[in-house]
Amino acid sequence: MNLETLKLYCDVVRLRSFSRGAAANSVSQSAASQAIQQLEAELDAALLDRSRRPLLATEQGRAFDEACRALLQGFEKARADLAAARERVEGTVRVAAIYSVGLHDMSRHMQPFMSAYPQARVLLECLHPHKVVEAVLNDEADVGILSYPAPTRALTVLPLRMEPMVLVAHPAHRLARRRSVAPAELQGEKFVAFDRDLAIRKAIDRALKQHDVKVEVVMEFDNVETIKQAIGINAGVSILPRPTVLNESGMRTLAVTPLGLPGLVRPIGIIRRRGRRLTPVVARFIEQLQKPVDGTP
Amino acid sequence: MNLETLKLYCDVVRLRSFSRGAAANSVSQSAASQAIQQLEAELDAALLDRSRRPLLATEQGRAFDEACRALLQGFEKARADLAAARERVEGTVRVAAIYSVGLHDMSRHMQPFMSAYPQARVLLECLHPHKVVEAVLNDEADVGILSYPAPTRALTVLPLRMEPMVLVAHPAHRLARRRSVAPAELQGEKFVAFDRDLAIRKAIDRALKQHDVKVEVVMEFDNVETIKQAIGINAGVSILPRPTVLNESGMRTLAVTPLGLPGLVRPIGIIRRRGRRLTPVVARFIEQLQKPVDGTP
DNA sequence: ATCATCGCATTAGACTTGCTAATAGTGCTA
DNA sequence: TAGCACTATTAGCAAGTCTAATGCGATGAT
Repeated sequence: MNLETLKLYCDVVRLRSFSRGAAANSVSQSAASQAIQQLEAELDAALLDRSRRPLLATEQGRAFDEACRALLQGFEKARADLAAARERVEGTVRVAAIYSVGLHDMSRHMQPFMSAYPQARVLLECLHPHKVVEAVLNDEADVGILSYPAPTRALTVLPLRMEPMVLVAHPAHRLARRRSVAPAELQGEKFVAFDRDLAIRKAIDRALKQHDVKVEVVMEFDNVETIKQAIGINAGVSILPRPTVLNESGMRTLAVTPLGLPGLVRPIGIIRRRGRRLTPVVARFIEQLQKPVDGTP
Repeated sequence: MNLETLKLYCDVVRLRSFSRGAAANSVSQSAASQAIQQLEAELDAALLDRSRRPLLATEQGRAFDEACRALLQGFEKARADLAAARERVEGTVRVAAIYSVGLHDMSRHMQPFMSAYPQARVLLECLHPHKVVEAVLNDEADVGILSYPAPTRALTVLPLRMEPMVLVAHPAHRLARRRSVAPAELQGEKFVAFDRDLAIRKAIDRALKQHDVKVEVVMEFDNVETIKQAIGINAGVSILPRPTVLNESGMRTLAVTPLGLPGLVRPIGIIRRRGRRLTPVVARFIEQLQKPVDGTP
């Protein structure tokens, strides 16, 4: 039972002729005759009264004709919706990023991207690191941006940049005026740390341990913003990626000091589902992310 | 684009598996795979995400799936309506009859028919003779019943019976008490006649002329009932088919007398569209009409 | 990390379907 | 009643569709 046959039937009824209906569907009169005989056989119904000229649909035939028109219209609508959806999705990039990258960095990339590709649509969602991975795995995001990206069977990683880590303290803190601070000077310092299950916490702990430095962890948070607030009330110092405190550094609301730990960096990377073909728009977006941006040396 | 493929697609989406979808449609997994690849190619859309197990419909795929379900449901409804209509029509006989037969005769046939076939439906319409022919030609009636039926290219005739014609007069008329009347006795009589374009009028005129009888036509009508009313006010006498005056004869409201005109009869017949196959119910109905009925010798 | 397993894609060949062209049959009209 | 216009039928051919066998990739357990 195919839709072309139904369309043919509707045309034959509408045009009151096999010949004209066949012509309207670019097939021979014979094909039309056979197709509709088969249709009638499958439905076990006499749809057309051929004993009168011009031919006429029977009562059942008229009812079926109306139903067919509705059906064909519905199918065309579905097809059109599909085409519309394709256009929309092709021009869309869904980005999942961790808070600290999304808030500070993405806006700088998005502006030139949007002006370069005005027809494109970027959906940016800021999530916890674990949720970023999940979003990419579940195909809710085309790309994910996060720190300490790890490739797995299902995910590929494109390294984006290394963010140097710096000491962040309240402007009134004793280490605030220093041009640089050695790791050993943090010994016994009150420290606002990341949650223990985050990769950045493990990296910082490892670096401090290498220099035999022990700090006094007074608070633990899962994101940069809250840590900065804690430092703002002088609850302790912390070690954070420099780009995340650029604003506060410029406004002198927080003191930022280089640390003698050259190996301590936060790697930022892009993750994507393995084996996913890149749509053009997603490819351009990734290119944009890999360009250096003014103000981020 | 055929409906089986759409159903297959819906099943694959529903069961989240090509193999199970194929099984549900009694085809091989290979056929399912090929059919849906072709479907995607025709629609130029990625409906399924095969890179994850179990497979999942894409966003577009889900939308199309819903549309397909609606479509398939609509088609099944149309098919069901068709089957229902067939059942209903198969049990229906549409009868068009002239007044004089329909009113007096049909009810006697319909009662035994209805009790023999309780599931059948009889639609009786009483019309002018010309309209009866028209109704059968236009497929508005399955059978037509009328007098002086004439076969044409489009119509076949089944003779039903011959109705003897009798003299009908007001009970007070001078010929009312007679046991029989000879044609010659009608010479110069006031006469209530049928319209000139009716076959029965021509038959009566011909019979009278054969016996060199001339009557004085005082009124002309196109149906028996009106003629009987005219006789009822003693406007004149008339010659009518005996069955049409059975009631009045019994009730003595009109006087009915045999005429010495054995050749003067009104033939009643059934007409049908030539080449129309008989549905069982129509065949049974015609059989019923051909049976003699009590009270109609 | 590696391998076994499950499930989809692909291929080739048999089969079925659907089409065209030619011809026969039928309703309509002058 | 003859001719015309249209549909049904038939045979042969091209194309599509199916199955069985095999290849390939994802998933999960050891």
